[in-house]
Amino acid sequence: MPELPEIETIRRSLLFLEGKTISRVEVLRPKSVRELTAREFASRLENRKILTLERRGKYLLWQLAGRQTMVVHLRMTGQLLWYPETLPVDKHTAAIWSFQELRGQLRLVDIRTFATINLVPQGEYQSITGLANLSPELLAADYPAPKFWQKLKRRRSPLKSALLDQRLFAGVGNIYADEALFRAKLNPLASAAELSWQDYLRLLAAVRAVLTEGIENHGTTFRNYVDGRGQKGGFQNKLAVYGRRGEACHVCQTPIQRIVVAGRGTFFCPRCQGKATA
DNA sequence: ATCCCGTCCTGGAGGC
DNA sequence: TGCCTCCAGGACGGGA
Repeated sequence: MPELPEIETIRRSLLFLEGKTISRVEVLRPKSVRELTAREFASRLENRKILTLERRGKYLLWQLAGRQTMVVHLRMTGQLLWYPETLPVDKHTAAIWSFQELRGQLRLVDIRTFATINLVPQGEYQSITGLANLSPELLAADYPAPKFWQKLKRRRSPLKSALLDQRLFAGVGNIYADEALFRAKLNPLASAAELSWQDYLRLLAAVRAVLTEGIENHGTTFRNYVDGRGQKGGFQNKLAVYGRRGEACHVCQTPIQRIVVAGRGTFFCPRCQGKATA
């Protein structure tokens, strides 16, 4: 499940495509391309130069010549991978991009087929609801913390649910949400509405810390995540709670618990993070 | 405005 | 060994 650190790692691993010109696009799974037909998508991309590869939350934004943006979201199992063109095409491949200057191909491979691709005029993201409503970048120095504390306080849902809301915490997903709550010593079921300014600052610092460390460790490979060159991440070895049900908390040795919050598996230390009361 | 739930989808795990 | 069921979950849309 790629989250912000994994998407950022993929972005960095594919920066060599900046300045290259797309020569050919093959869409093997038309449903992955939103708004446009496969044919129209391909024809609009062919002979178009990639200027920059950017990231917003969990979205990859390919800024193209002619003020066009190709927006890719990998959802659960999507992989953007650079392959030798001679390698047989995996049956889960949704799209293939070839380039004028390079041997090899960029392929979107996606077992569960949730990944999406949009091609829109630069800056016109209204049709991509999630991107249009995304919070500012959490790692940006000017993230408006007081404004988002106010937003958080209007919610009656548990903290864990709020952390997964991309309108509040762009790029946070299930793994980093649990890790951040552990570091901030906050219970996943605690009410977002009752979070003090001090608690919120501690949570924000913890979110930023886990995202930054996730990037430094090239992401978390829990299932099938790899970067654009096929490299696995390293942060799975540093997880404090996620996936550690029944194992000892690194701080107090209490067994880590797993509960379900907002339909998501949620791991926490019942001692370090307080009692799990609804 | 917020919240909860169903939906999309396939592979892997666990049960018998 | 093999079949069946269940689960994983990011984000969106609909209904409360």
